[in-house]
Amino acid sequence: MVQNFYAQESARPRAYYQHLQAMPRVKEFDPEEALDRALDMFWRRGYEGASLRDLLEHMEISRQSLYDTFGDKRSLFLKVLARYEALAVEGMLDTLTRTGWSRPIERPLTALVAIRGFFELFLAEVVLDRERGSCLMANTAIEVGPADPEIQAVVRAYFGRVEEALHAALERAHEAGELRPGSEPRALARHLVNTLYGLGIMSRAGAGRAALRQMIDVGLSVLAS
Amino acid sequence: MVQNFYAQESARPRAYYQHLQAMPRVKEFDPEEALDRALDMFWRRGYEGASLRDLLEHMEISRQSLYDTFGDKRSLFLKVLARYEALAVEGMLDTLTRTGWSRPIERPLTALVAIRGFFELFLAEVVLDRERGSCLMANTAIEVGPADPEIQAVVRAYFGRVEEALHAALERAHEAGELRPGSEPRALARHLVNTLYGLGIMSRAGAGRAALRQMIDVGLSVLAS
DNA sequence: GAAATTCTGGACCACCCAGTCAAGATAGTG
DNA sequence: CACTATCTTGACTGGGTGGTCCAGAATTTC
Repeated sequence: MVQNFYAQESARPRAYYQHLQAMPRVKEFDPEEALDRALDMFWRRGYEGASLRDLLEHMEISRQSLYDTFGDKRSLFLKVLARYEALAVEGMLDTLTRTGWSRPIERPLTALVAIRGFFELFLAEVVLDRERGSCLMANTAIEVGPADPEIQAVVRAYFGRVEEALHAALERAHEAGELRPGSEPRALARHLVNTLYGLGIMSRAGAGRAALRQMIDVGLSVLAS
Repeated sequence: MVQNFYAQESARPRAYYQHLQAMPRVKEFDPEEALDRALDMFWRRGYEGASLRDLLEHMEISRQSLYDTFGDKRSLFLKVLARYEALAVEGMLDTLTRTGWSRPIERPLTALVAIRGFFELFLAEVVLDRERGSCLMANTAIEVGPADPEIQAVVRAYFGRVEEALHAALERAHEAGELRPGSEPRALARHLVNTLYGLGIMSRAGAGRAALRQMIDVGLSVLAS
């Protein structure tokens, strides 16, 4: 999967050229970095809103380097979504599973504390960079909506993975007796996903840091026992 | 305000023509209905996504009837947003202030019950018509984002009014002793707004009716005493 | 050196966009 | 009837869109 991720040409293993008398010129730009720059552009302006010119300018590659490497705009966007999912899910699992002892302050990181830290992190990112507005997947869910089933499936899968990550953390909290008695981790996980992505909209709608924190506080108050 | 809402020409009172020897032909389409159809189009496809052709086709008026009556695309969109705000806020206040006695089932409608009914109504609409995806204002908040300050201000004001409506209902519930002791209606109102618009995204992201109802249940569970 | 491949840059395409204009039909008044 | 203003229809403009193609320079091997 990894070797077919970019265009066919650049995915050819070195051995492919062994029967030739000459080696081709190698790629000069880093496809991953270019993809990250495209990600940033799509994040800020949306799929339709990011024009080819915008993308090329921001990715700092030439027109057919893009077409050679990533295919057309839609393929590029799908690759961007895949990369976003990989990065975001990795980051989420990273903060959500960080239990044990925190070194600087020396106190136990329970699953509940990890969840709160997760929301704090989200808050910091969202407030810091309002232009991008929460989450590329949420933006995409609203922008392309039901018009493109394939993209919608990607978005759907992503939200499923987010719910699963939160659900796993809640299950751990549940087993440790941190949750209110009678809690259902599945329902709570869905509630947290809802709260999380509500925050993105509220931020874009102009809510300030204090208001967002209030929302997090109330939203998480259903967990504590 | 009402008489200047549409274009100047059609806002002229009948007396304006009295010095003329002839009366002009009257408008054949209903501007309000046309506006509602434009609203539907923008709701489904977004501002950029709804092309002039789409709008004209759906509004069933000619090209310059549109330009004569509503101005350019952006003006039309602003009028649509104003109409949406009027309709939505009216409807919200309608269901949120419906306290007293419900006739068919003969039981007291407390503020809390009214709030729950409000969310149920939202759920029904969202599930029924997933294409439009929750709320035009939420869609707009994400799509145009910080690119257009004027539109952003409209969106911001709208969310403020929603929060106020919920806050008023929560204040009434608070005075009636329906809320959990120590509750802050302001924080709860913000939480409810967050929950509400989160539902819109979750719906577009593929959440089913059952999952959405779970989110509502958990989200509202912070209110009950 | 030759060969192979990528790079850059610009030219080009057909298409869609929002917006404008003109012409003629239509309807309401006197 | 004449007059007025709106209606509908269609053509048109200027510009942006995604996408393709080509020529020449650059780079890496044999």
